[in-house]
Amino acid sequence: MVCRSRRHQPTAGGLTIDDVIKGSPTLEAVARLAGVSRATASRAINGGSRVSARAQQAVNDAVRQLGYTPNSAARSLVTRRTDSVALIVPEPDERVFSDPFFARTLHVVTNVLSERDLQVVLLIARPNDDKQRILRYLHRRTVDGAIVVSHHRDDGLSDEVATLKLPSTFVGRPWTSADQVSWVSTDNIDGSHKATRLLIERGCRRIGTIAGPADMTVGQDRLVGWRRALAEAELPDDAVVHSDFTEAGGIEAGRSIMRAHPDLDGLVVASDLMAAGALRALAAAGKRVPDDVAVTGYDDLGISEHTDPPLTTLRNPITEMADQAARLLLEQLDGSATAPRRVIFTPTLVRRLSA
Amino acid sequence: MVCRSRRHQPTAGGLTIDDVIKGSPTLEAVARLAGVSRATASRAINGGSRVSARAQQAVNDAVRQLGYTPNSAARSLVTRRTDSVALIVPEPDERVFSDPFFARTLHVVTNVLSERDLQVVLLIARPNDDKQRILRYLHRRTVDGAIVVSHHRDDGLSDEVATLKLPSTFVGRPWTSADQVSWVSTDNIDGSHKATRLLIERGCRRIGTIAGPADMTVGQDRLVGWRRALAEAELPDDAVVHSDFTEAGGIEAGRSIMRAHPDLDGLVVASDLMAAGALRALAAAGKRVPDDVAVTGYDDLGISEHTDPPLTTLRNPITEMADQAARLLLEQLDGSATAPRRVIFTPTLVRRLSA
DNA sequence: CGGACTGGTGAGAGCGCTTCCACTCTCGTG
DNA sequence: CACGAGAGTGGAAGCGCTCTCACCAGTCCG
Repeated sequence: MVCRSRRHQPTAGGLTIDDVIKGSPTLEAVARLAGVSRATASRAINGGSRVSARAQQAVNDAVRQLGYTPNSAARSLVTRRTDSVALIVPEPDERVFSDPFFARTLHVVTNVLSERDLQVVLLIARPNDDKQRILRYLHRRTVDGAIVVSHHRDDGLSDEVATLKLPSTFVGRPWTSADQVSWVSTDNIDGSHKATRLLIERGCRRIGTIAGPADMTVGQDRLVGWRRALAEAELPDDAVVHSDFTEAGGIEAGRSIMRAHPDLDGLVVASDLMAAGALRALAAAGKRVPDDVAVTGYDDLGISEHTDPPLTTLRNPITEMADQAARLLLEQLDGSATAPRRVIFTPTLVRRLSA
Repeated sequence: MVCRSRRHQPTAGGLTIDDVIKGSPTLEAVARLAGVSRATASRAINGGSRVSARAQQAVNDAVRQLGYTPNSAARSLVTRRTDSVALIVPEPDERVFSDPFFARTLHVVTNVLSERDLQVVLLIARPNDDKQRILRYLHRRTVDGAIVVSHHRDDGLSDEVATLKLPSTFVGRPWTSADQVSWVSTDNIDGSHKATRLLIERGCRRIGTIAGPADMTVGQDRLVGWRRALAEAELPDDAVVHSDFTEAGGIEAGRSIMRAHPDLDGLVVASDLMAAGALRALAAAGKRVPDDVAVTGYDDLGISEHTDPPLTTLRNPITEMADQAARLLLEQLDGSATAPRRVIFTPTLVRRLSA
């Protein structure tokens, strides 16, 4: 009883035993120490509109003195915001960590979002095992929004996000619900078309491709661009091998495509990492690049300069894409976005020695 | 009033207009649909002790029918748990994504923790900018615990974690508070000592080292091991260059150490990635490895087999370390850990061609 | 000098959940 | 047959926060 009455006495600066014992200080403690109400303390802490200079100062001091940090669960419960967003990467983690694309994207996204004090949570989901776990995670609304990178046909993400009406941006065109969610992408058909055209103009007549996974739109679109250019030149388009965007996959694919089509004189590869692998396979098979086989990569993220020979490739404006993706998400979080938007960038051809 | 009375009527299966309008269903709605109290519904959902089979079934059905997912903020507020833990990497993100060590660690940690339905949140903190942000994050207790990888001298993490009494494990010996937090590590002094001994036994007499960052215990310890072996053999230990565990850093360091000490016949490098860089620098300088200069790496995470020549290196049991780190954290979360624990693994020498 | 504002404030009502506690029924036992 | 044990249940009290609303000065205008 004594304790109880003491506790509620609003003596400015009067801290009770309770405050000292308790783990982290609450808003209540701050308010009491500052000699104001909880409401005023809350206002002062959250960007003080309608708070007198005196009260503001008192609260600031109390916060500092107690080392107060708001309890985020309590805050989220009422604001229905968590101030964190997920960067979802539905890929096995080996790939995430070997492909510089993800590093760059994470970097840029984190930078843009941290301007608004949003915490980026990286969720790496192995495609099959974790599908349900990720969907549950989103459903629970542990994050205010999501940026999905490297989305696959059956991961269910675009539909889930669309039905949940969760603010989100996809990097790369989603398979489904494409007109209900925002996304950024590059014109992969165009890029691949450019690469193939280059080989044709160079004189190649037997051009194969190492394509990306068939369950990703990037994979599909780059394949379409290659097909289209060959069709326009009335060249055969039967030399296709799908791989997984890794260097190891590229070696394997390079080996198998050369075995199946030994007469190839051009090779359009859907990523630099795979192209680096393919170059190794070609070297091992005794083929000179570009003299025997001309090769193009895709992405231009550093590796392409260090291969032997350096890769002719298509530069995707990854930085701009990631930046745009983050901003599209911000728009939605702000509520300023009216309808889903899409932004499509154009890749540019970078000529080096491989073609 | 009508609405209100209807709302509280415990008619099994009776949903009110409110339920339909509201976004996500609450426990209240589940309870009403199941014809039980909120308390019973909660018990049923959380692993039903003291719940009749009938009630359990009714709640299960209601959950399914409504697509109910508990609101995590509300739950955390009362349980004081968030069911998520942070993997903190105080490194610029370029490094995180180029070093396979992190990929492996993340992979293992995620696997172990997901057995317990813990969500792993990856926090990459650029050392200087984000120091405060990370500390604030931990302070707010947005996570139940943390695993800190690649901790630096001045990042404040070990002290913060110790004073917050936040369950945590460090991978690599922390600089301060080392007896107040749990950590796993390998015996880096021993490993580096072994590498240096090997070179000495091989006949090298002028052995330099490319050391890791001086503000990391790994960097320091591996340097100490090298020094110790040289001292034992009464050889000079003045050829030291510090670098940053990246390949680019290794090239630069290799170049500069050879310039300063052209007579070097052995080089102990504190990581495979740096060693790969050093090999390039040596090749560029016209030195043959191992004939002119014998080289050792450290870590053995894949790259070491693909360098030219393949690296003799020390294998750290990364998988076991990460596994152990996760389990030490689990112990603390369970409350079964009494005192901070440390686990130290022994590195093993892997001989390839570079030494 | 009354009325309409306006800046500043605190009381209090929740947000959706878990959990303590008190209560009601069974049973099995002395 | 009374009684205690134990299983199953619901009422209600919070967790720590935000935010509406009512209120109380002052200030300004007609």
